[in-house]
Amino acid sequence: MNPEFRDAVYQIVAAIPAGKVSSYGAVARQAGFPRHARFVGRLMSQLPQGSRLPWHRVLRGDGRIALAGTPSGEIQVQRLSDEGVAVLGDKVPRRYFTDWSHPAPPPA
DNA sequence: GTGTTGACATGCT
DNA sequence: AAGCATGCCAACA
Repeated sequence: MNPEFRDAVYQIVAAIPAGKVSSYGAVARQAGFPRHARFVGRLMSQLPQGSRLPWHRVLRGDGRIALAGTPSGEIQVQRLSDEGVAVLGDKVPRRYFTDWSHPAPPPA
C-alpha cells in the first residue's frame, strides 16, 4: 500500500474528535485519494489490535456500522456509545459526522 | 496476465 | 425509504 496514502489516512483518522465520526469515503477524500474509500477500510482491517488509532469513529457514508453483527462491530458500537455517540440499531445519525467543510465553527 | 475480493460510494428504481 | 446495479482500485491467488 502506498505509504503516503497510509500515513495520510492515519493522520486524518487520528484527528477525528471523540464524540464525532467520519466515513471511509470522507477520510479517503481528505487524504487526497478520492476513489479509495475501500482502501481506508483495508487499512483499518490491517491495524494491530493495540493501535491507539480511533478506527471506531469511521463509518460508512450512510452512517451504518461497516462490520455490524461481527465482534469488531460490537466493540465499535460500545466505544462509540462510551463517547456519547448515539447508535440506533447499526446506524449513527448524520449530525455526529465531523463537518470538515466547516473548519472554524463559530461559538454559540 | 486474468479473475476475484473487499471495514465503500453513488445513482436509479 | 430500501434495495439493486455499477464503479472503484490495490492486493491476492
